[in-house]
Amino acid sequence: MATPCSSFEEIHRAGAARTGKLTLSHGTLSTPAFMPVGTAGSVKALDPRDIVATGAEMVLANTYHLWVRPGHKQIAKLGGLHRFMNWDGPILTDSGGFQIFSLKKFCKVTEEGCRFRSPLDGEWRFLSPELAIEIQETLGVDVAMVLDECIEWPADRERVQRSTQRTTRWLKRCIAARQAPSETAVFGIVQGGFYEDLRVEHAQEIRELQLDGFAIGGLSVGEPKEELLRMVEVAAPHLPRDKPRYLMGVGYPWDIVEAVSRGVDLFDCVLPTRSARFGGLFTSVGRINIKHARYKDDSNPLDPACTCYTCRSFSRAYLRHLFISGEALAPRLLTLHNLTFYQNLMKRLQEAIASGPESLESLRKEAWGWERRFGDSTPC
RNA sequence: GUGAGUGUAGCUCAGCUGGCAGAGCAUCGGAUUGUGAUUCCGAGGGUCGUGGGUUCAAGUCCCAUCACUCACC
Repeated sequence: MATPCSSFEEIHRAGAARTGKLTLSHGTLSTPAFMPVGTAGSVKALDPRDIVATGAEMVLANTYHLWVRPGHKQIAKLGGLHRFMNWDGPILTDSGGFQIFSLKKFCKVTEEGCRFRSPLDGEWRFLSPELAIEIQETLGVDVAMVLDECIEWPADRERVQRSTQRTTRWLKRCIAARQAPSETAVFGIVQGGFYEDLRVEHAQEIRELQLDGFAIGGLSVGEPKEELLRMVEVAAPHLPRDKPRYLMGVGYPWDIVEAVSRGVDLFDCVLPTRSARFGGLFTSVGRINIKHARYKDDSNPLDPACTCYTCRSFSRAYLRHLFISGEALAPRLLTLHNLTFYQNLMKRLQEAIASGPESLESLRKEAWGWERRFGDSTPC
């Protein structure tokens, strides 16, 4: 049963893929959609006008980071996260579950929750499922994620089972902790490691709970490439059709195309933003590293098929110069391009799905060609 | 002209009482999947100014020479 703050409507289908409309407190977006990552309340190197220009309709921020600094109460005092970062559209916050994985060295998980040693002041801070929800509701975000434990790969079956069961208990505590009337929807997260039966079991178990959407988590943690799509393929069919499906932290453009083909609606990933800051660009002609000397005299745009401000205005040679010189303009222009590439991909996916399975199939083939290393391999 | 100092990787420099030539930056390549990320990993690159000498062994000690820098005439 959905709360009034969130609704999802499926519009077109092509095989397992689908387009839809997701309505949240701060607006409606078309799916499949990609959310740029703005961990600390900022999509690194961009301002909100830039984010809008890329075509993004929704952004992701992080509970853990905003809790540690500047603090959710401080943000609430300043009018909530939307006003604080001057973003009018929907915001989803990750719960801090991924930090249990990525900050493993600095935290200790118990049944009660997770103790983190803050890198800022060395203080221990305790994040419980209840607090994770409280923080996200205090921030006033559109979608809160339940606190889960993101498990490392590889992990033995017993460890995965124990962890996933605890994630379920935490999930129920998150639901119980919700404020009755709230502008914040809550999404659950499917875990289960890389065991197909555990994935299915967990999906079936939590689909019965009162949640506004369902995420597939615990993927892209170092596993072999094929494993990711295998788990998506296994879990997605067991999630309700009338709720959005969100694949957390994924991924490369070709991963997204494949996941959409398997029924996923929502994505986020640091790759386009981080990669841009390190000089790596996604283009219609493949991946480009702007540092390479081969672009020194290249007066062509980054991506001849792209209409973003960066590609309309500057040459590869200039962008390389900016990057090599450490100019602040470089990360901005490159991030602008990568996010535009991702948003255009989502638009094309929506159009392809609306046109039917053959269009989607041809887009899948094209996407595999963008990755040089895997350009010759057959899509799974 | 006199005195002193400095010459080692593209650049800035380490290299102790002799023991297989080093770092940072730069260059080149790779990684990055719910951001601890302006990050991480790797590679190429030097006849140690030049010529002699001492020594089993010299970037290192000695002599000569060249270049540059500074100070004083």
